[in-house]
This record gives sequence, structure tokens and C-alpha cells, in this order.
Amino acid sequence: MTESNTTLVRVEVLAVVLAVRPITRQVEILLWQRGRDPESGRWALPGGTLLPAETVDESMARQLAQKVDLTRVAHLEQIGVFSAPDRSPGVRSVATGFLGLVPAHEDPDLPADTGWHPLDRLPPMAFDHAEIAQRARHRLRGKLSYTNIGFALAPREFTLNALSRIYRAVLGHEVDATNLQRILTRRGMLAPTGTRAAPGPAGGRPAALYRFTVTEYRVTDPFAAFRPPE
Amino acid sequence: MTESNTTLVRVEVLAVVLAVRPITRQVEILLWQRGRDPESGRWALPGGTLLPAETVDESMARQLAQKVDLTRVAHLEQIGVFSAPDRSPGVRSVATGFLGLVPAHEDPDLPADTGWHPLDRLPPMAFDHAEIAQRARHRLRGKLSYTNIGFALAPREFTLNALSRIYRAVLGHEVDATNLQRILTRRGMLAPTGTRAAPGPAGGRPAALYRFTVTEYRVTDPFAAFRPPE
DNA sequence: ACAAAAGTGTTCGCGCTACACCCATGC
DNA sequence: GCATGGGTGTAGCGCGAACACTTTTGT
Repeated sequence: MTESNTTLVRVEVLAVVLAVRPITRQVEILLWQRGRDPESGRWALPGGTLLPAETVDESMARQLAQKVDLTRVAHLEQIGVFSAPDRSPGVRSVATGFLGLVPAHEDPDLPADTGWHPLDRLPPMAFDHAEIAQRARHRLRGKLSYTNIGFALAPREFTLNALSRIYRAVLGHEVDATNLQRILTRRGMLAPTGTRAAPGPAGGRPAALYRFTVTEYRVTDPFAAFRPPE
Repeated sequence: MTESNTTLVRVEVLAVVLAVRPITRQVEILLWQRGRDPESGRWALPGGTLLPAETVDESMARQLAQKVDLTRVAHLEQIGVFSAPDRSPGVRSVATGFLGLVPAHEDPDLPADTGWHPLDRLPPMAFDHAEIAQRARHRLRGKLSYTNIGFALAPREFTLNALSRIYRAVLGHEVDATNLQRILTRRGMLAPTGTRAAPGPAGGRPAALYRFTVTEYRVTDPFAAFRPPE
């Protein structure tokens, strides 16, 4: 209980930044390639060390803004603490992992060593970062169906078809645009903008554009069972 | 990015240990009363500092076993990192909060300064521990309906009435024992033991005893919508 | 006119809630 | 017998999946 012989550790924050990229229509993760040892050449999650005057959440937001020019992270949440004693060499280091979501069609200026990679074919990863990425993937999948977290992956305005492609990329299976509309509408999450998108080159009816009414994280379907009466 | 001028911090683990106590039929939390400054007299969550050779999860389990003789914690999960710079005086300290669940009818030997308190009328709490407790409460409520987390609150064998009282205590509203049985049975979580409980003093049909078939955490109802086909 | 793509409506079924009814035991 | 409590059955319905049908555009 005395603080004298307490071991001190380095606290770092690491972000699994995900986006559904318009070109590939896949979930991709933001990684940077290490230029020096240890683990030189391997790919790492963006992040860094906690400063004295900030919380881990503040630190994570700051580091994303500073290092990879990501100011428009639409959602940022903790996914867990990674603390295996041998997870990195040198000073004992404990990491708080985060899930960060960037809307499609955002294309931030990235440093030269930084880029997007498909989440289901990760390059050789540094330290325990692959494990953290997998945890984030799992969290995102789980929350997509009972929260409004999809808003953080969609652009500000979108057609229902485009939105269903985003859901499909995350979940890995077909998502009916029809049902998607009804479910999100019933939950009060979807509003038509009144405008329409331009039709494709082969013609076709122009799609209506929609917007999410709520742009902050919210649990929209909290109870699988044991709902409170009324 | 050099490690030379990196600030080092103390990493601690803190547990919100909850149980539905048979006497009060309420959710109660395990707290100990601080005997010295800072925050002398206030109540604190059990926990302590991370050791060099352990993960935070291992540390939490160890500290609960050592300090409050809690070896039978049926469920232990991280609920988040609490890292406000001024959350405690002295060395910068970052806490990983845990939710721990103890089955009803367990009555571990506790130190003299340690005891159970009703969760919805917390005594004066030290540091940011009240906030951590609230987070844990919220997590438990949320997960009760779509996971099997209830197993960690129930004794090894129980009547359906007793189980429904446990669910009621956590959720704060009525839970129909009839429907509870059907739902848990359908999810394959419930098995009758074949034995029966003794009837109450006023008579009445003796209740059948049940057991949970699965005694590890599992998500039983992962999709509110967008289920994968087949 | 025809193809292409979007939007609407309908059917179906599952799973949860509510509640009535039947069963077993003590007095 | 009656009171007490446990267990079973059933009706209703909200929600989501699947899919056919209609509407609007370009060629």
C-alpha cells in the first residue's frame, strides 16, 4: 500500500481507426510502418504516450489529430487494456486500445509512412497490435445491430444503397436496403434530405439522399429480452 | 517519441464487486473504508497496484483473492480506464475498472473494514470510485438481456422464482419467472437438476431446482437486427 | 420500348409479453 | 377442503427477413 516501492509504467494509447473505403468497399484500418527497431518494418497502430495533463480519451483524440490529421473521427471508444508484461521491450508499457471510426469519403492527408490496409488481410503487425485490431473489429460488428454506430461510418448524406454497402462491409453478409430503411426509420435515426443523387451511367431512378438525425453514439435497441413494462 | 522523457504513472486496478444478497434481495457492492488520509473515512473499491509480472486482469483476480478472500468471482470483466489527471493526489495514477460478480449465497470472510452496501445508496465514496461503480451498474444492466451473465449472480442451484428475483434486483422491474424460463431454456442455458426445493412454511408446491448449463460468459443473443442469413 | 435502379407494400414467422389455467403441497 | 406457491398453455403482437411489385430515370 505504500507508494514508495510502486512500479511505474508507461501508459500509451493506441487506435484502431476503421473506415469503409469507397474504392474497395471494404473495411480498412489505418496503420503506419515502423522505420526503426524494435519491430522495424512492421505495421503499427497510431498512438503514443499519455501526457501528464490529459485523460486517455483526450490523449487519443489529440494524437490522432496531430499525427495523422484526423480531426473528423466520428466515434472514439475504449475497447480494453492490453497489459501483457512482455507486450513490448524496454520500459513496462500498458496500452489502452480504442476503436475509432471515420466516415466514408473522408480522405485525410496522411504522413508518408501511413496508409489504409484491408482489415481482413493485415500486414505483419508490430507487438500485440494485431490482437487489438481483432478486438476492435469484433466490437464494431457487435454494436452495429443494436446501436446507431453506423452514423460514424456513413458520409453526411448518402443513398440507402450506399449505406447498405457499408453495413455489408462490416457484417460480411448481405443487408437488404429495404429493411435497413425501415429499421433505422422506426428507430428515428434516419431523415430524408429532400434532395436526390444523380443516377448512374446506365440510367435508373435517382436515389433519395438521407441523413442520420443523431450524430452521437446511442444504444437504439437495448433489450433482447426482459424489457421494462410499457 | 524517445522513451527518455516519458512520464511514468502508477497503474492500479479497481473492482466493482456486485452480488444480489439473499437477505435484502438487492444488488450490493463490496467496499472497504479507508483508515487514513487521503479521503480517510470514505469508502473505496477493492484493488491495488499492478505488479511487474502480471496483466491487469491477473492483477485484479489476485488482489480480490488476497485482500477480500474472494476466490469465487464468477465473472470479471474490464469496464474502462479512468484517467483524469486529478483523480487522486500524489503520483499520477490511472485505473482500470472491473466489474466482478459473485453468486448469491456466497458469503466470503471479509476483513473488518470491508462490507456490502446497497448499490443504489452508496456511502460517501473516495476519489472517482462512485463514477466507476455507476459505470459497472450500467454495464451489468445492459448485458443481462443479451448474454448469459446472469449465471454469475445465481447460486449453483436455484428455483425459477429465486432467479427471477435476481433479475428483478438488477433490472429494477418485474421479471416474469414463466418467461424467464422459456427464454433461458430456448437459449440452451437452463437445465433442471431433477431435485426439488423444500416448500415454504405456509405450504405450496415445492419448486424444481435448476442449474445453468454454461458457466462461462457468452453472448446469447448477439443481433438485434441484421442477422446473418441462415 | 426497354433496361436499370430505387422505393413501396405484403407475407411470413419468430420470439417475447401477458395472463389465464392447471398442479402439488401444507395446514 | 382451502390457501399457497409452482408450472403449463395460449393468445397477441411487435419486429425483422424475404420478396414481389411499382415507380422513375437513361438510352
